[in-house]
Amino acid sequence: MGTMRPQHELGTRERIVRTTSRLMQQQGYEATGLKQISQEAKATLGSVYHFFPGGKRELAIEAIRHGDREFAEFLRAAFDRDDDPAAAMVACTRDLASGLRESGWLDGCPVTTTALESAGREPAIQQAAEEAYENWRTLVREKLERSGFAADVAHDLAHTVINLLEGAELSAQVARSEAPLEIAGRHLARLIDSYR
Amino acid sequence: MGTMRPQHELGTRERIVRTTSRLMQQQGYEATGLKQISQEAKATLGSVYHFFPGGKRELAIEAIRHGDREFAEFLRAAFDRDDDPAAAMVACTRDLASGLRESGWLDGCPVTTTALESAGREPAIQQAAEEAYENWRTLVREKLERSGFAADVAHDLAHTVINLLEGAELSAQVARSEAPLEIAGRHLARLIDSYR
DNA sequence: GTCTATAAAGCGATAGAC
DNA sequence: GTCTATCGCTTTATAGAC
Repeated sequence: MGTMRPQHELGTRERIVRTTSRLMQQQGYEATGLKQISQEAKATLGSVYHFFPGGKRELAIEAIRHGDREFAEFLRAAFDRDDDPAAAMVACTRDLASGLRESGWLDGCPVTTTALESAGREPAIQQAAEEAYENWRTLVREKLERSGFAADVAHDLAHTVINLLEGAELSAQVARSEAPLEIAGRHLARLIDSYR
Repeated sequence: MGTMRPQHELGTRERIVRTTSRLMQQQGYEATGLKQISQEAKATLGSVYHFFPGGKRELAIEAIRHGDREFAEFLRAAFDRDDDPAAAMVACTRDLASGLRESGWLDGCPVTTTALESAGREPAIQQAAEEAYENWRTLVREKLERSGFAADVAHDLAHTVINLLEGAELSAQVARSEAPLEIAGRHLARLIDSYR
């Protein structure tokens, strides 16, 4: 579980990764400069290149992996709280919506913006993003299989669960409204229940 | 309908807008420079600022509106071909998937990358993106209402249709696979049919 | 590991001739 | 409307002292 120590008690490397993840979540890859990262992480530019000699590209990959672990933990927690996968989906969308609103509609998916900016142009970053999506789909698929759904049904539902969460969160962020996520939760529950 | 004249027969202004739309679709807002736009549009930098004195921001808004009209036309055509909205959704996802593959997985949604990069930082661009999503939802909602669905059901389904198309296209682009869109088409048809 | 200085290149934007 | 030159600034990345 995340220890959630205050940022100034973390090691320099971890502080840089978390700051990069948050900045790329809010601004994307291209708009986030190494200078801003070093300033907000309270590290020097020399330290950034000391820990990440591959520069901005290597840093983006680590940031995406951090976001991957973060959202995976969010999914695991939701699945642990709710035995029923359909009910867990409704809870997920509710929590995503309130988190988004509480951040001033700034903190969307920590992976998607960078993934889209990198598609077709930064293969290593794109691959890290694809691994994140694949990890999240696996968590959903396993939850559905534990609940008795057939393997092929669970496989397809896992795709649609993650993809609709992505699309609804993006839509909620741009519209500054919780409605798209609330609706997505109800529709996901209905779709899952239709396979029982 | 789109006249699809070759680009060199278009006026300078239209050539700049279409080039910007394509470049921001593939690379996003931040990675697309005015120099690259002017070169690929076969216009000079002076012409770009002549037609768009607001600079890059104004150009991005026009590019998003162009993508808005483009995808709206795609949806209208699909709805005209298929009387049944569920069948139209399957056709939509199939066409989106093949178009994405044929572009070498480069041409995703012409609005989304720029929308995410601008969220919370470029209000005018974000608003143009929200207007595009709203237009697309309206087209879906009206199609469903014409097919006999109740207003509130059609309203919610329109959100989920657009949001799942967005999420599945993004997922297909990052994974370089048609599967997410194919699955999305089947699930959207099933969800729509569940309200009959 | 941390820090400063700086190189090399690119950016958005502007000026002004034609 | 088109074109070129250039300003002022920022960017990624590196060098080298400490």
